[in-house]
Amino acid sequence: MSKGLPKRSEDYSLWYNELVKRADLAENSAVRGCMVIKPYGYSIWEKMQAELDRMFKETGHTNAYFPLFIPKSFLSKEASHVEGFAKECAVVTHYRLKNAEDGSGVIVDPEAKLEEELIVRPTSETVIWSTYKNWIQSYRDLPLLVNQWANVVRWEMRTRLFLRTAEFLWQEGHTAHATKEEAQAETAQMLNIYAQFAEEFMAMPVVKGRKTENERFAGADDTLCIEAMMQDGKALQAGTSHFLGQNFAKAFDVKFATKEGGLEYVWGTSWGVSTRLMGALIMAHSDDNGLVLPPKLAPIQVVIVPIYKGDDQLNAISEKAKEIMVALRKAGISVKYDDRDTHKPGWKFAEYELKGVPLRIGIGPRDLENGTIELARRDNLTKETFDLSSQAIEEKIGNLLTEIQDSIYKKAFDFREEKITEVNSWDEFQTTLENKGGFLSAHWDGSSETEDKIKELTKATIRCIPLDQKEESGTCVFSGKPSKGRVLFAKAY
RNA sequence: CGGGGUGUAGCGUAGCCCGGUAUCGCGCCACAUUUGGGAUGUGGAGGUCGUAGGUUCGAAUCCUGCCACCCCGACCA
Repeated sequence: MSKGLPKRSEDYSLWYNELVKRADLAENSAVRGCMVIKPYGYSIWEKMQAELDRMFKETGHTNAYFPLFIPKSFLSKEASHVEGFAKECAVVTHYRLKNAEDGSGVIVDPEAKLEEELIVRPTSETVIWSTYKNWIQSYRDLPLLVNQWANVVRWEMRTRLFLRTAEFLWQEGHTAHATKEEAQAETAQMLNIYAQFAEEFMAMPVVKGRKTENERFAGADDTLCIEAMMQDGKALQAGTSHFLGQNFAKAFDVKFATKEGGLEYVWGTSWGVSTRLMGALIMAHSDDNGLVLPPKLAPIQVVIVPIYKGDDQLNAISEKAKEIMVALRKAGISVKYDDRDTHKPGWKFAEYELKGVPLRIGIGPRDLENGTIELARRDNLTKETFDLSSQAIEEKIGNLLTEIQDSIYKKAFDFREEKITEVNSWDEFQTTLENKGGFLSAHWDGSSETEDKIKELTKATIRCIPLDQKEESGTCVFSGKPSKGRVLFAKAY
């Protein structure tokens, strides 16, 4: 393994691919398009899950689990939904294998063809709504607020670790409500939770917005999203929340008796974030030395590396290190003491930098003498000597972790702000997209035709109509037709 | 799925045009000296050259099929 990582400035996607592999986050598997999420990568995902799960439960949702397989007939019940997913579904056609007669191995038993083929879920609206039909009879059964953590399969042509894989992990919330307003409020609430999670935990600023008709989820009346800006100037959709109207209720005949004695279709929402967030996290903060993790999601927040000659020194240092470790753990900070003597300190420094551990404590003989430790920050690569008698260690480290969390958010925020450009002419649109990238805030006439045409010409799409869009009359950057406000265009992942 | 490229030890590669059983670096193992930013030396282990056929006395090398991966398009969270 060569030492350095490729440079972002030279080959961004190579940098990303190498970083994912070298930081032990994930690797390609024996199965095309599917990845193995390695223990270190998975522990970051677990931290994300834990926070999101807590937030879902705090807002009244409970977890459940629905089947991986969906009868083919279910998928076709909602017309636009099936159209949206048909091209990327894996299909189970048989249920048995047998030994080949020529001894060449196992073959699919042609006798064991399924009556009705099963689709490996690309998303679960259909199975879930077919179940909700039985769960919902009265307004008293509403709202129904369910989430599931699951894997889904979308047979993608081109895959990239975390960003787009044939199988990925996600959570999908599926709720049912008595009124349109309540379902819309739920859609907005969950979007806000995603935005809060992204900003507070991932330290990644996002734009909250609404998808255009072209980009909307198949089967939804309205799709809200959070969009993030990556370091190469491309946008990444980090989460979506859909208002499903009564589309699935009608498709699966889910009605409820109202308080007034009427019978009405329920209103639905669905919302999800996936392991794609891992890709967003990596691309939002990391640098040419490796991963940079926000303390709130780092599996290891602090690593202690001893610098020593001989067992006597190591023993003395270990004693100090363990003392510090106990104090930090008591304060809820996750610490690893790396006293392996199979690797030298310099090697460990580079290794933990690659893996994005936010803080490193170095303790050597000089420190023991002086009652100090060396503190090195991953985010800005600065070091300081800390006098242990000046302040409680857990307080010092706690403050530093908070500061790092804030600091990487601010850095990402400033970067994102710098990458939003208001453009007012087609010429400016093209030049900016070409030379600077990022979000282009531009007037749009509201038509799908214009959106398609712009995509065809520049590969940029409308990432969203920001929820905080200012009313401002102008003319469409492409067609010159009147427009009521600016939308965000960008090239996207 | 279209166009281009690649596949040789755990990883990265040379060799392929011009056929003769495989090069180098990292990593791994042992020992010694080292340890405040990826240590050094000496010795050692490890390869059905993606896979299945074909041509040939002989194939990593030439030919054909298949598979996987990468880049560029169409599709997508």
